[in-house]
Amino acid sequence: MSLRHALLGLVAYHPASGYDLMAIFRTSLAHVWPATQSQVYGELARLTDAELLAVTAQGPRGRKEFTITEAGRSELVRWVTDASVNGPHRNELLLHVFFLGVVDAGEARQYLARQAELATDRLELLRRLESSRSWDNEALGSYGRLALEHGLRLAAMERDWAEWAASQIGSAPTSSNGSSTTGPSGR
Amino acid sequence: MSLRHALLGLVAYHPASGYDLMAIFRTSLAHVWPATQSQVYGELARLTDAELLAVTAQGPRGRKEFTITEAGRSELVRWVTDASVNGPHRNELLLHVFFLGVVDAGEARQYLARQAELATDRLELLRRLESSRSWDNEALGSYGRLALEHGLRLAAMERDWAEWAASQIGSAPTSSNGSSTTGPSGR
DNA sequence: CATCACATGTAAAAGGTTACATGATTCT
DNA sequence: AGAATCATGTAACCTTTTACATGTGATG
Repeated sequence: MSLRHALLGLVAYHPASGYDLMAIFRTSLAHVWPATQSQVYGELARLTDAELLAVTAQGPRGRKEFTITEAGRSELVRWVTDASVNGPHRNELLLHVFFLGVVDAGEARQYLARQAELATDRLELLRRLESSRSWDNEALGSYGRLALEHGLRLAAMERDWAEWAASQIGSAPTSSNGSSTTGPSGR
Repeated sequence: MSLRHALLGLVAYHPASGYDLMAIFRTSLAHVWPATQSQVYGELARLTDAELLAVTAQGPRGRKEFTITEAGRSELVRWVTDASVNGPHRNELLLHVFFLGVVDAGEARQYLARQAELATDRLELLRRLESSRSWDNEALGSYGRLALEHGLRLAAMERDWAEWAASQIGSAPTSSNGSSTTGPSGR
C-alpha cells in the first residue's frame, strides 16, 4: 500500500491538491512510483476518511487543498524509517532474458544489444536532467538528488551488463524448441 | 500481462504441471516475477482456453501436464524478442528516499546504512548461489546465468550507492552539494 | 468566444494477494 | 496409521489501468 505513503510524503512536504499531486506523479515520480489520476483522487478520499490527511482550503474550481495531520505524519515517519518494507520486485527485462533460449543466438544477441542502447539512452536522459538542475529547487530536492544518482548508476550498470551479456552469447544456434540443446558455451 | 509469457516460457522449456511451475516461481523466478498458486492455476486454464497451451498428459492426483502449442510458441517468440515491452517500474526503496526529509539527518543516514547492509546480504546470497551451480543444470541454465550476473551487479551497485548516499547526508542540510566522488563510469 | 489549463470524480475490467477447501499418494 | 508431499481449485479482497464524464476559470 505504498501509493498511500507516497501521497502522505508529498503532502507532508507541502500542502497540495490532487491536481498538483498528479503533476508530480507525471514528472518526478514517474519512474519511481507511477500512479493514475483515478488512483490518486480515490486514495486522497480514503486518506481523508482515515484522518491522515485533512482538507484545509478550497480553491476556485472545486479545488481542495490537502494537509497532513499529526496521525498522518507519524504514519509517514513510521513507514519511511522502516527498512524492512520491500514489496515484490518484478523485472520484465530479466523475464525476457530467462526465455531467450527460444530464439537463436543471433536474435538473442541482438535483443541484448538493443537493451544496451536503451540503457545508454536512459543514462543520457538522466545526465541532462542532472545538468538542468530543475529538480533541485523543488520540494523533493535534496533527497531527490540521491534518487537521481541511483538512476544514473542503474542505467550505467544495465548498459554494461547488457553489453557483457551480448558478448557471452556464442554463435552456436539453438534449436527451434530449445528443449534438447543446452545452448551456448557451457560457462 | 507478463505472467502469461512467463508460463509460456517455462512450458516451452519443458512440459510441466501447475505444481511443477509453482516450484520454479518459488525459486528461480522468485525475484524476477513473483506469482501465487492462485494466479498460476487460473492463468494456465486461460492459456489452455486460448489454445496457447494444451493438456498432453494426466498423472496420479489429477495432475495435468501442459505442453506449449504452435500458437503458444509463436506468441512467446514475438514477446521475447520485443525490446519495447517494458512495464512500469516501481521502486519502493527510492520512494522512501524521496521522503527521507521528514526525519532528521541521523535517522536518514541510519536508514541508508541499513540498506547498504541489506544489499551486501543479497550480494552474498547470490554469490553463494553462483558457487553452488545448482541453477546451471536446470532448464533455465544458460540464460539464467546472465540473469544471475544482473542480480550480482545490481546488488553491488545498490550497496555502493547506499554507502555513498549515507555519506552525503549531513554535509549540506538544505542545499545540494552536486559533485559525486564515486559516480557511474562515463564513456 | 473559443481554447487551454485547472480541477474532480466514477465505472468497469484486469491483475495480484490472501485465505480457504479438498483430496490423493508416498514415505516412515 | 500419521505425516509430508503432491495436486488442483475457488472466493473475497485489494490495487492498478483504462475510459468516460463533467464543469470552471483564465487568456488571447
